Amino acid sequence: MFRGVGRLGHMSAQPLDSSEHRSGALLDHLARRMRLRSESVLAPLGLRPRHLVALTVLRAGGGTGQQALATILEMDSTNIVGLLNDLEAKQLIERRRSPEDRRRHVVELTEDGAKRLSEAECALAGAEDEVLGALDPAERETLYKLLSRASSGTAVNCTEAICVADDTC
Amino acid sequence: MFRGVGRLGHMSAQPLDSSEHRSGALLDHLARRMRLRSESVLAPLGLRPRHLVALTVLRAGGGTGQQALATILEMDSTNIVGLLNDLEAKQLIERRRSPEDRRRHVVELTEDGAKRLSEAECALAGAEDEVLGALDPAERETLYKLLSRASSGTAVNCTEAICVADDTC
DNA sequence: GGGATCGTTCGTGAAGCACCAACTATTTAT
DNA sequence: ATAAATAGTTGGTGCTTCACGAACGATCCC
Repeated sequence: MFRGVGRLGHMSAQPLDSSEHRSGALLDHLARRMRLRSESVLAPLGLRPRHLVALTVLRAGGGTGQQALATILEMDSTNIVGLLNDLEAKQLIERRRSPEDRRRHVVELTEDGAKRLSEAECALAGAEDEVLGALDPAERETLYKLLSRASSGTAVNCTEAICVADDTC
Repeated sequence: MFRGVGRLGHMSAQPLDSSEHRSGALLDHLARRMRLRSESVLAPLGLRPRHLVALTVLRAGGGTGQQALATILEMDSTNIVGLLNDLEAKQLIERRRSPEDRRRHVVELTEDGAKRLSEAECALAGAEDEVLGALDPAERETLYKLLSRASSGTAVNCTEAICVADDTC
């Protein structure tokens, strides 16, 4: 029965009844379930879920200043500092002063950081199996791609032109 | 574009490069972004993101006891009480004693609850547009379906047989 | 009757996070 | 050159969420 649903991904013409299909709550729900499991899995690696989010964002679009990072992660700049301090202390990221604007700290993933991130992701396979158990591998990949696009999409938007359109609906 | 990926439901053969495509961090990231917006949007309705999660879960699989609900939401039972108190005070849910086991409080969405949930979801359209702006309507519907299946799937799993496998990697 | 279970209430403590204030270094505008 | 604005940092404060423990009444099961 799921097989049929697994085929989704090609509908585009239909007006759809999707008017009320808001993903927000589900996103919240699944993120929570995932985070709870991630914490225990990540602890041995000296990481917390929030660190992983930052590393993931940095891998996707590194070389940003901390301000931009604060915008992307939607965290207060003062809290970003602590977060990056953690990661820099573990040599997972580097803060280099930007040559063009020496006030800026350009944040980038180190080799160690990329490696650790991969390790962490591997270690999270079990957690993901529990939370996304109802989805087969292909569907999980689809999910990953959608989330990834959604994330980088808004990220790019906010990195350069800092959230111009706020009231577009 | 996703067509190809979606079709190779025969795992086990292809090694794939998807080994490190863990959605956890992205899920976390997007959920946060969504939640931040949701809070302000939901406030006029007297709801919080967490309430919406509970209502959504109840709509998907109502008629559960609070213990089961605690398992699904992975919250402490004592905190569930307060959450349900809020919702019951607003007449969005009902607690009825189960006839078979009179200790049990069977929780169910009221009509008002379903209506309010719909209103909230409608009100969240703007927030979703901001967060999922990079996805077209069809993709958002796909995302919704995947999240929905993942959510209900694990819910069923965890309600009866409580999460056995922990260290599978 | 005794033990277990469901729901409830209260309290405690840790963690996340937004916010303010002050400071340095640097850029930009006048 | 001086003033104003910006990026980052540090420290502190307070609110909210949340997990956890203790105790209780009601109910089920043996």
